[in-house]
Amino acid sequence: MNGQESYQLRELIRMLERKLGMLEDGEMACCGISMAQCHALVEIGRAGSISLIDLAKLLNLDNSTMSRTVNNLVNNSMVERQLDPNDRRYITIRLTQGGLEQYHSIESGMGEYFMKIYDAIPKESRAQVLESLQILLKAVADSNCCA
Amino acid sequence: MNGQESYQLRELIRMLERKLGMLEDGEMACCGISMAQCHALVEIGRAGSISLIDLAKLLNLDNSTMSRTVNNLVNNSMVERQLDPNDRRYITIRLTQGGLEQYHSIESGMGEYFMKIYDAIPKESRAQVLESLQILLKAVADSNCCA
DNA sequence: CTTAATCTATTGCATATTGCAACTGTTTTA
DNA sequence: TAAAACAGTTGCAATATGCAATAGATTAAG
Repeated sequence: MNGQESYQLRELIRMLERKLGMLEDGEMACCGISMAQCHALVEIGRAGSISLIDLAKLLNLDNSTMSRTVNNLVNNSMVERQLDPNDRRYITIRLTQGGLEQYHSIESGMGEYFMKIYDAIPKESRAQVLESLQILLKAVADSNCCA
Repeated sequence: MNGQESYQLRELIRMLERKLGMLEDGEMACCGISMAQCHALVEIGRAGSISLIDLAKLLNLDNSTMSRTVNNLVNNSMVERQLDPNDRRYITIRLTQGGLEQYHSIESGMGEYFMKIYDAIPKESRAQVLESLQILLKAVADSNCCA
């Protein structure tokens, strides 16, 4: 019934994904660290401190994979592990000074980039675009799960 | 100047990416073939036939990576390589019967999924959302390249 | 209170993906 | 006709990934 228009929706999202994917590999490509590490770095930075398991959930990765990625970040002196004194099963992952700087640099790079995109949207359309994304996001969330 | 709102844009896109990413790993996860293969399969299906280099450009991958992915698809009997008789440097990549079926199944699965999303958008907002995506896409494209 | 169950995190293993650089064979150009 | 350019493939090394098994810590059960 809505085949025509939903196809259009699909294509638009597809192209958007592709364009934004380019971004990942290109411009923003994380100064010396891998993409996996970069994603982790940002999440750790945003969280302030976080356990391995929560980080893995956040990034949708296996715990073992996450553990190794954190290892790499530790080797790059970007983050440090601490034992959680309250429950010694947990570790607390936190950015080092260097990691913090890297994190800020990524955030500000991303910020600039999205500022540029935002400025490229005609003034009179900006509110509409933001609202639409919210609507779309909700629609995706609502139809996300379970057949 | 637009820091506030562009940040909102960034967060919305971020969440959208995440939600759609889940989709990739979840529901639609390509019946037995890898994500890389799935993307390639769809592009080949859409193109009808295509050379390796064009396919690599389309998917933003290194030629060698593309070559190997095509290899995998060939091993899975999804696509076949032919020498281009006009210029024997080129190969022509084409879906096999099985590949075609897989392709149709993916397309229809995706179609259904996006239909569901589309239906979840309030009727009176649908046109706006589509239009907004176009605007956003253009903005991304315009600010994509070169500082 | 002590054993069993549960939980976080890490490691061994096996496999897959990726890009660069070197190479083969083909076509175009000088 | 020799050299340059091009499409595609392969060797290589780095990285990522998930599953299963394990160690150590905490909680629940008997």
